[in-house]
Amino acid sequence: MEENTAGNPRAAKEQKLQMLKDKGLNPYPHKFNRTIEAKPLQDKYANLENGVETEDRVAVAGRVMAMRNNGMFLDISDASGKIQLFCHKQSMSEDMLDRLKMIDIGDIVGAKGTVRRTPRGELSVRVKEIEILTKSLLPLPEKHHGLTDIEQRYRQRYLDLIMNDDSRDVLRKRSQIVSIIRKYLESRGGFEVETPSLHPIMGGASAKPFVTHHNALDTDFFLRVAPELYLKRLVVGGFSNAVFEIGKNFRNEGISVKHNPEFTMVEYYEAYADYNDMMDLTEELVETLVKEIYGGTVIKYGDHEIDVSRPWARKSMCEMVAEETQIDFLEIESDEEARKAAKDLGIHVEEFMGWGHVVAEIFGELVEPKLIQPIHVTDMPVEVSPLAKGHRSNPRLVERFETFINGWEIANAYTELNDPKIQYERFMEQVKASEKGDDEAQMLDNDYVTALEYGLPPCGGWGMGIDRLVMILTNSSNIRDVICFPTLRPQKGNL
RNA sequence: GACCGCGUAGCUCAGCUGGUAGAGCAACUGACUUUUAAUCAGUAGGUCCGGGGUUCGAAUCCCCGCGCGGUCACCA
Repeated sequence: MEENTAGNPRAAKEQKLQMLKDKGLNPYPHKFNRTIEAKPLQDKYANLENGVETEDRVAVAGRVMAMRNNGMFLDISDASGKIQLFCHKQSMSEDMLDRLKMIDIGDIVGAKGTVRRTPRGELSVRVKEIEILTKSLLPLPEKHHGLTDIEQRYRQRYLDLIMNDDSRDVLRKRSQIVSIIRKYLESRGGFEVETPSLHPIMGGASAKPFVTHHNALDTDFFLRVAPELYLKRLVVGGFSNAVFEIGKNFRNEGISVKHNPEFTMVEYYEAYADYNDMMDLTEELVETLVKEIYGGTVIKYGDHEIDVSRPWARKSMCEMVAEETQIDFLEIESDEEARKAAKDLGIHVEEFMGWGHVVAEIFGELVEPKLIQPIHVTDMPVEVSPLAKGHRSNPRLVERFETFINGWEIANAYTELNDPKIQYERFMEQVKASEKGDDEAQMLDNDYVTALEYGLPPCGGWGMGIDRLVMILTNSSNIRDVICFPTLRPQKGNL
């Protein structure tokens, strides 16, 4: 090469690209007919003995991950695995050997030849023909350490996936998990639906929203924080006994190892079910997931071993708070007393918080982090559950539960509130709370109340955060590892 | 948002109390045709995140800024 391309990997590759073109070879051909992938090939010849040559012809394709002995040995990798290409000069024409010189690590190549196992035991394709299917212009990260720069791994996820098997595995498992959830909910009779992401009224969860603007309507919309109110409208419509939606929610809150501003939820509503049925559902689904993916019922997360085999513990929130603090909040009547009790425990509470908020706060601070093994925490205070139906045996509580695994809430469900008058009152309480300073209180949704006035059948509703579930099921410590393209600060110069 | 840490070659990383910028991989030239983190000889590659300051002299010390990570707070 006349031009000095030393030290400039890109220039060297550009030069080879030009060489290809000069020889009339397309660096980006349209099609290559491969006959087998790497893993099936490895499996098929698992019993081929060392040093044995076959006459079996195959065509394989993949990205060149390594080259040894002046291009005689190439490791190529496809989605299924790796296979070695053996490019011996006695098996290849001058033309083909010439092409070999234009191949770099990182290129996508296709090769045709015969199957053999080397004397040292590596299954290989003895290459007769090879061609570049996609010329790569940028160098891959260092082969031994791979790509470790955390920021670059998320910004350039494709590079992370090329280099790191673990990253591929996590995202594949995520896909598998979503698929199993979908099949399970369908098997219960659920119809999958898609409800709006642009909401004129924020509802369905306590959260800070993103606001956007529609030009033609000249109206602000909230990106949805939860699909709940729309899904229940569909149950009112008798659309199906059960509906579910798998989709993104958006919350304008902090980013952390457990929080991404957009995250994936599955919500499910089933007519004629209650929250007890939803607990059964949660257990059955999670147990199914772990069995199908790992074959057993025990998974490892960090230092913990988590056993998801049924049945799971079920305990009421007040009972658990009482066990932890020796205070039975069910015996405390007034908001002031409750706040005082919290302060005595060293828990910070705001003035707008009533009895229910205080109980939930204490639970969150003192009990939640300890809930490593799967457990359903039941019967939350009305005040923190404006969409849940009052408890059949205690008017201060609702029929709601949250499921905890590894100290994280992974599911939240209730017997749905279907009394329109009570729902209206609850909304008004939310409006009041908002005026008192609760910036996460929900808004009044009159049309939703109207829907209830037409009649929502008795109904169980259930939601689960997919991202955190995937974290637990893949032993991932950062939510970004389970999201293909996590939210990052935009890069300057790339806007 | 607060605190702590980090930012050096395409990648992974050294660089001590301030004294000429280093290695491995990748690239390039060559040797080698049964290697697999191939090996061997050689070449080239740097805005040491940016700006200011201290100093005879700054990758190194100080200040400001930017970016990233971790912990905490809000939250699922």
